[in-house]
Amino acid sequence: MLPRSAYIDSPDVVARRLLGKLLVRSTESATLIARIVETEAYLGTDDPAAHAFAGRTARTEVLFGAPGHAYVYTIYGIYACLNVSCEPEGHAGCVLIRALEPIAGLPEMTANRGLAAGARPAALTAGPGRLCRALDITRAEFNGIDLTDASSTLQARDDGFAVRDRDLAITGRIGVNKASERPLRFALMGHPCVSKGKFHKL
DNA sequence: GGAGCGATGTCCT
DNA sequence: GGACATCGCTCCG
Repeated sequence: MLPRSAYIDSPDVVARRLLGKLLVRSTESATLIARIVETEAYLGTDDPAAHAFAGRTARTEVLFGAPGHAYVYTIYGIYACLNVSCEPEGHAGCVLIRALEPIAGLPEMTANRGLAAGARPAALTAGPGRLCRALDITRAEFNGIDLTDASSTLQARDDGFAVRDRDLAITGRIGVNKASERPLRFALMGHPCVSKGKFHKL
């Protein structure tokens, strides 16, 4: 289990730290496991691209709370996106989970995505909307849950997977209109589940 | 393979 | 009323 202390740092630090860690989603019938391979940092009230930029509202309340909690929101009316709150309580930084590598429970993820059996694993969880569908993460059920709680049906764990510095890639944010030039998107270089783009070596 | 576009909930002005 | 941290389908090459 990743302890709460792992989330207390600034979003860019936590975004790098989360690469290579596991997301564990427990359902009634299966345990779905996937490794985090792409993240994006949002810097809170100082970041024009962040939801928290507009201030503390009912919607962004989770972001201002204790670190290590899930912030799930709906985008374009259809898709859910999963973030993890970081920084000390009262500060609104967060990290968006952009892509995962499926490790266990691939049949369930494939079914959740509505894909045919045998679909490419890289297609299951590459993209923030896709990975929420694959892991059955909804705003109604998961917004505000504690990822460090052993009883949570969504947890973050460290299985000892080592990420070398030379495997880290960094680039500007995508899908964002404001402050997109900031180098706040992190990924494992060359990983098949990471969308292609102009990543630089860190 | 890549560009264009529609679907559609929730929040804020 | 408009914007939005997306995706998958279409059409065109």
